[in-house]
Amino acid sequence: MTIGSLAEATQTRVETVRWYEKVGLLPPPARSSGNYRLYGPEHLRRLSFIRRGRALGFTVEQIRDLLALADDRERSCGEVDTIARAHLADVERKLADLTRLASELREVIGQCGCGSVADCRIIEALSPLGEPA
Amino acid sequence: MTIGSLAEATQTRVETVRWYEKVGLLPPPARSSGNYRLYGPEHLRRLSFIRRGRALGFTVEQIRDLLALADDRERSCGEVDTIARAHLADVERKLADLTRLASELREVIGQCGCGSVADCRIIEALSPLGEPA
DNA sequence: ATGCACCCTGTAGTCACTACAGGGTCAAGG
DNA sequence: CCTTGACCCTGTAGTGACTACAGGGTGCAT
Repeated sequence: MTIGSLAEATQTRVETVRWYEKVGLLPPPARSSGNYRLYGPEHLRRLSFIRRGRALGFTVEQIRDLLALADDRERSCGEVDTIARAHLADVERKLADLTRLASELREVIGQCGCGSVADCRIIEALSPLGEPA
Repeated sequence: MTIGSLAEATQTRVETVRWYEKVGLLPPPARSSGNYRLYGPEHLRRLSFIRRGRALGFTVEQIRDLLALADDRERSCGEVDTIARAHLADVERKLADLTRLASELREVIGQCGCGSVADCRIIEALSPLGEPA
């Protein structure tokens, strides 16, 4: 399996696959006579794991930890749970922030009568000291 | 007003104020005899505008556009409205993504019995091909 | 033999800052 | 007058997670 097929199979860019190798998430594969990377099913599994983790919003560092835990099958699952719960808490905080943001934006936009900038409520809402800059 | 007081008044780091100047959001202020930056109320207004915009999630580029529009008080407010609506659409898309993410995470976490990694549902959920890497 | 798609390494760019390193300035206290 | 310490200056490099080349090599079909 060349890097191109692996990338296609996992919906990843070729450059990103090489980058995962560089930062140590993906082990260096064997090379062909022409120095092409040759991947096996193990690599496909590992890269799929990484991509799924990224899609769920885990950082690369968190995925590195999860991979290390997953490789040690005897270990208790508690640390995995801790990482996942911390991430969920993070996501929920961002969600709250964005929700507040959206409602502020909606309020600001609703007030715009679309006259001249001098009377624009959006510009005013952005100018906490009263006057636009 | 020195850069320190301006930064404090706007809840901004000193380095960030200098950075806004470098990228052209904040005009270069007068200098003291000892080469310190000296700011007036105009700068305070403009920096407040920038910070409020950032707090509402506008990109620096969007704020640059908004500032240019705000400086031209005769112009119609339509472009301001367009930028704000585009941004709101962006925020709402992110919100939907995060909502989906959070529910996926909650489901994954709920299934973890916290036994050994070999049986961990979280690791399994991250391994789309069945087996953990 | 030649075109073309694919692969290689290495570097620089993205965004919005943040963090120094290595110095200069200024006001207060001794 | 001298020192201490808080503040300021410029310039460069680092963050996260890639992305985008530049400049070259490989492999296969025509």
